[in-house]
Amino acid sequence: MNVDTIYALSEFYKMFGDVTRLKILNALSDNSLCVSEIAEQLQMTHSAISHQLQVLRTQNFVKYEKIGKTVYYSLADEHIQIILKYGYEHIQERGSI
Amino acid sequence: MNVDTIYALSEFYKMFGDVTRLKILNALSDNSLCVSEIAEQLQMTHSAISHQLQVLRTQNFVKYEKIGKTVYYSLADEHIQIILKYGYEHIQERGSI
DNA sequence: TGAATATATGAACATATAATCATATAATAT
DNA sequence: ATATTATATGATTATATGTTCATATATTCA
Repeated sequence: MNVDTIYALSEFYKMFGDVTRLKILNALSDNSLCVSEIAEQLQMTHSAISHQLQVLRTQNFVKYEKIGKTVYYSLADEHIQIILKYGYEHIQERGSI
Repeated sequence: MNVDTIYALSEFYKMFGDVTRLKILNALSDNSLCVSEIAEQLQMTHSAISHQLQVLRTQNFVKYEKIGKTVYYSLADEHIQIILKYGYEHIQERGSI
């Protein structure tokens, strides 16, 4: 693996390495949701959610569609869910909880 | 997913979210290596490597065996490699590089 | 048009994290 | 026993990251 790949990989995995982002990804794994819905679900400010959604957009973890004044976010592709599921299984097996 | 799981998952993925740790994991994917070998391979101080190995130990990413005064580290299990490989493929497909 | 609503974003602040430096521990060799 | 080598670790420092606060933008509605 070359250096650029390593850097890209670390940026990629970093997305999963924050509780707020994981909660967002988890919330989006079922439905697409707008910023307000996510904020309410996570009990956090719109601003905090919006900032994290921007981070997730930068890494192409989420896609979005603007309808009127609300923006609906959803997971960019099934890889995200697969990786989440894999990590989840790993945690379960380990009994790290 | 409950809150504890989310926290454990974020801690788990955090391990992959740092360039130094990724390099260490990558280096260990072939062989087991001692601290000095890793340090030399990554061109970093023993101390920095040792600190990161401790972090990786905490999350059970690596196992180690002490022979004489040298400590040989290796990946704890094949999950680590699988997740690394999966992320790598994701990056490649995306053409994020 | 002006007010209200939804989201985005820049700056500031607080916290977390990684590397360094100094030192400690442990094993070996002289 | 003392010196050397390999690793570990605590404290400090520098940087990165996440949240908040204030404000901007965009869309809808009265």
